[in-house]
Amino acid sequence: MTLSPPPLTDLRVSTRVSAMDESPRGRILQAAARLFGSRGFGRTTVRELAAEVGIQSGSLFHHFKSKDEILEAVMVEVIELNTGRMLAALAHACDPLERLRVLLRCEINSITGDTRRAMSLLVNEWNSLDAAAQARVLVLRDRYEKLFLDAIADAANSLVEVEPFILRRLIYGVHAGLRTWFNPDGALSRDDLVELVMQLVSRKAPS
Amino acid sequence: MTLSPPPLTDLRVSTRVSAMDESPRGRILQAAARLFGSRGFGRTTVRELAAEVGIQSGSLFHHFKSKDEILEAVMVEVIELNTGRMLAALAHACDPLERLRVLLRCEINSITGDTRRAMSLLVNEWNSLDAAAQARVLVLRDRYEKLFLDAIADAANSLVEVEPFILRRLIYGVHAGLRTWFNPDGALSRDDLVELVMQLVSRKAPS
Amino acid sequence: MTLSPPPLTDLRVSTRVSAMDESPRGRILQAAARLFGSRGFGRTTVRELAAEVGIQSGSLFHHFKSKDEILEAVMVEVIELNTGRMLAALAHACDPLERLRVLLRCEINSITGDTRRAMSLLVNEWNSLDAAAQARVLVLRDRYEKLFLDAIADAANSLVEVEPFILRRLIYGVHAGLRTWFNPDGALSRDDLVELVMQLVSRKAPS
Amino acid sequence: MTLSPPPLTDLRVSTRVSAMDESPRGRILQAAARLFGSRGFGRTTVRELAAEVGIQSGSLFHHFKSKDEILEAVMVEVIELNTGRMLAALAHACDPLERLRVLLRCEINSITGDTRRAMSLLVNEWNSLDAAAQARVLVLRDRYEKLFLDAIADAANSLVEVEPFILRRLIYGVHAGLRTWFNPDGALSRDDLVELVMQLVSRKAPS
DNA sequence: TATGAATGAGCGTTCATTCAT
DNA sequence: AATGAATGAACGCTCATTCAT
Repeated sequence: MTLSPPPLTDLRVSTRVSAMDESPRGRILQAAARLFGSRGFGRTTVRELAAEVGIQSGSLFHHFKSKDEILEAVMVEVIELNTGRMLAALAHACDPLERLRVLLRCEINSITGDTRRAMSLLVNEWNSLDAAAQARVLVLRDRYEKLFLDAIADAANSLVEVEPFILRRLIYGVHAGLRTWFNPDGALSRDDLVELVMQLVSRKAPS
Repeated sequence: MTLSPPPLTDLRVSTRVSAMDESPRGRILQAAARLFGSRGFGRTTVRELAAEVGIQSGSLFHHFKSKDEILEAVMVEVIELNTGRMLAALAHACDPLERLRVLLRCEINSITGDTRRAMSLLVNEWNSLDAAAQARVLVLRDRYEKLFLDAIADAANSLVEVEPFILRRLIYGVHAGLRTWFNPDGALSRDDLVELVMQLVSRKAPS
Repeated sequence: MTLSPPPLTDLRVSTRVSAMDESPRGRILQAAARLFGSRGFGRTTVRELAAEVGIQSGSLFHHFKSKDEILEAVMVEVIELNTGRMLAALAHACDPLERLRVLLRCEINSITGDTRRAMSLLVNEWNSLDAAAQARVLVLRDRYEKLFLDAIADAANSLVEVEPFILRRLIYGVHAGLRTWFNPDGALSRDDLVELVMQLVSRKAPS
Repeated sequence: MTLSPPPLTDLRVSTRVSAMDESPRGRILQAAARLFGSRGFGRTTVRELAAEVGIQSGSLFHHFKSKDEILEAVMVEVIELNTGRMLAALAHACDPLERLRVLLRCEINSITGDTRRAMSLLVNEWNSLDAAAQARVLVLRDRYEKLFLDAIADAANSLVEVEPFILRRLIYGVHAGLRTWFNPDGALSRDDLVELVMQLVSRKAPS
């Protein structure tokens, strides 16, 4: 691991970050992540969303064609942001286990950190998306998931013996569950959590 | 292990089963679990629910005061049913690891089996409940969770070193995640899954 | 012209009349004909329509699935009512010219009389109907128009020499125009009008 | 009929033509006639209209105070254009029947030709105009109608015996109806139609 | 002139709930 | 218990119009 190349991925990250910036569109997406994530998509009215942004409800529809489109956009932004962050973090990791660790850290951060509300939408409000939108978002999710599947496959020798797909689902279950109980100010830090999950999925020494 | 005494817990189970029986109330709860679980609470109308039962929407309100109350009742029933099943299953297990294994099997069955839709409501529609109802259901959930916490504490020597509360949350995350991908007709059986989770949470042999 | 048979058609007429009776549905249709006809379909709100009936706007939707469906129902009712009236009137007319005269009288009555507002919708609001509804109503209009086309064909020898289809369109244009200027209390009676139109379309004596 | 004097009426025509020219205002009026005529006034949005012109919706309001004013302007333009055309055509006709024939030809052309959509607005969207605008347009319509009334009065001896006002309404009904069925590429030409209407309104030879 | 974001009143429609029968 | 018509508040969304730039 000599000179890492000027990371293109960083550019992508900053691009994606700007999509939820202080522009009207960005402020709507931020408010939407906040409200959809806490109240739920169906229980958030466009009037509440507009009020949170500080505009009238009708004005939302200059920026998005429908409430559904706002949900889709939040999902797209958060996947792309976090995919970008994972790619950026992977650029500095070579060892297979280290690469997996990096991904765990990124996902735990994304689920318990600044993007936690938007990330939870991907699970909780998946059914609020119509089939066409699901298909579009799925393309991005697959790209995101592939990073995990590849890292798991590369580290397979060191991990519990089970198909990468299944191991990934187990890990994701653990991570997704964090949302409801993990307290970043508690005794267990995010890094502790990363190591704990690494320990769970590591191959047990032969007894 | 032939003659086990007629277990008290079985009575509880049969009591709870009868609560979703062929009475009007029971048929409403079954339909509600089916519809709320597949469409979501907010996207299910009382008319749809009534149609599923074969009555008029107004008639629902002779059995329940509100749509919310139906959701709460489904949650109560499914927790009590599955708590009962766990108690019944524990009656035949003595070894700490075996007791944990029994609970894992019960929970995996409940999440991927006949009560899967009602179980998913506990996660997905928790926010559809008002604070008072949440408090009431929480009492029952705590009783359910205590079975796990006690079993984990009893088996602590054999398990990965982490507080029981946290280990329980990790296990629950894995289980809850099953709902979205586990296929009972696939290569991985429910029993395989039990053993896999047992393996994940088992203490690593000292290396 | 002996004994005309007991006219079945009269039964049909009374059936159709009852469709715009004092039932909730009938009162909605009457109010819709009145409001859609005077303000236009697009400029009539469901709240105005409901207020005219004396109910809340939401209650309209127990009787009709949509505002569009109300428009379609008005059109269907008025065509069926007037087709029934024409059939009933034809039952007493044998002479070809007399049969045509009967139809003219019926149509002039329908356009300037009690059904005048609903009849005008068939022209003015045709485009407010979606394609499927247009197709359904068109079946009924064709049945109505066929009465005219047949009568014109039967009387062709006595009429101006032009295809029945075209002559019918000319007559209909004259009739449809009445809506905007004909005053039943004016110097020209409806019967005068019938004779005037008969005169227009009669074959000119060879010069 | 070679050297006709430079007719004053031609100037008026060209004046009116230029009002729907390639200026922004003219292009808006042309687009409005097209869209209001095909979709209806109420179903055409100012955004659609602006898009048709190639500007933003807000920009329309630099040229017209309101959407209503655009409708009124289209009506004014089309009446003045067609009044001008009739005056121009009358300049070459002396015989009373020929003068009537000329007017029929003009009106049939206007209703089935290039101004057909704008002409239809005068009927279909009359109620979209408020009372003040109706009064203003009515002044122009009266001038237009007077050409017909005078021609009918002058030819009264040759026509069916009925008040000019009523005969004019009958003729107008026939003409207005053309919009929905006349096909200029069909077997019946516009000139055939003129002769047919002339025949309808001609006095029957005494029998 | 032209833009385009914003407005805000109003639209058709939905739906949990009520209640006279 | 059951019905089903009615309620009425709220919903997502539309759109003519305004106005700072």
